[in-house]
Amino acid sequence: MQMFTPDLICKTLSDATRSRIALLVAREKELCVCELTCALDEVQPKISRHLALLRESGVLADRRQGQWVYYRLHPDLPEWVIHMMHAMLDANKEWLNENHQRLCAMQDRPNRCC
Amino acid sequence: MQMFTPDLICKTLSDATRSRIALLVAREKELCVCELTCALDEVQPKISRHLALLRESGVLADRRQGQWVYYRLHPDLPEWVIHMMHAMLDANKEWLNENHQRLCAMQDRPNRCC
DNA sequence: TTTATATATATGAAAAAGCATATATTCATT
DNA sequence: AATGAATATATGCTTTTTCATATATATAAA
Repeated sequence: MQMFTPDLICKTLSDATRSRIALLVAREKELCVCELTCALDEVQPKISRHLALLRESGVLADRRQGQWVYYRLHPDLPEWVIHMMHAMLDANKEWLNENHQRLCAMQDRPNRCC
Repeated sequence: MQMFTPDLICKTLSDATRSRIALLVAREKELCVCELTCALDEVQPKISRHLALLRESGVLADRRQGQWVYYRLHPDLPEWVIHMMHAMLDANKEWLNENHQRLCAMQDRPNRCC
């Protein structure tokens, strides 16, 4: 897509699954699909579908490393969007808490060695 | 409603009509329905509908004064939402320009005398 | 072949637009 | 004051579009 207007950015984050994913990624810098699937406690195709939407909207960027695909905030994201996401993150730690806990408790997380 | 989670706030602003209204209101402090109808160059029932949604979601508050109904940012809005909206506003002046112009050019705007 | 991830398709639900109409307020007239 | 017209705003209702989920299947790497 690549049109970072307020309505489009908001639309991208207007679903709980997507906003949780985006904020977790903002917090952790980089997460793979299986980590997000675990953190959100959802089936993988559902996570994958929302990741595709976040990717297509330009909010997240992905890279494959071996069998894992890692997602991070897209480097071309405008400053105000990054700023907004961190403000959301800071103000909504509580809301993300369960997801963050599950992520921390996850066994056998892949080693990032890039 | 009154649940100010990231996804719900974003959903409220996920439509161009609504995000334009919200940002114009954030910029001008208070605007009535006819001013917004003019600024957005849309039919009144459409604006009214989106205003109802913004009101029900807790983003805007309204007050009637005579024949006009004025909308403003809701005083109970969490700090991070207000902050986010002003960040959006600052970064998207260009995007709002046409609406702002039309508002400024509007004839016979009601006098706020409260 | 197993693990990780993506995509295709179908389906149901929500949301947006458009149009007509209803309500509320003001103002002019009687 | 009562009546009526004009203005401002809100709300039903219908149609169309968009979105989220589920299920099944495909691809890619180890």
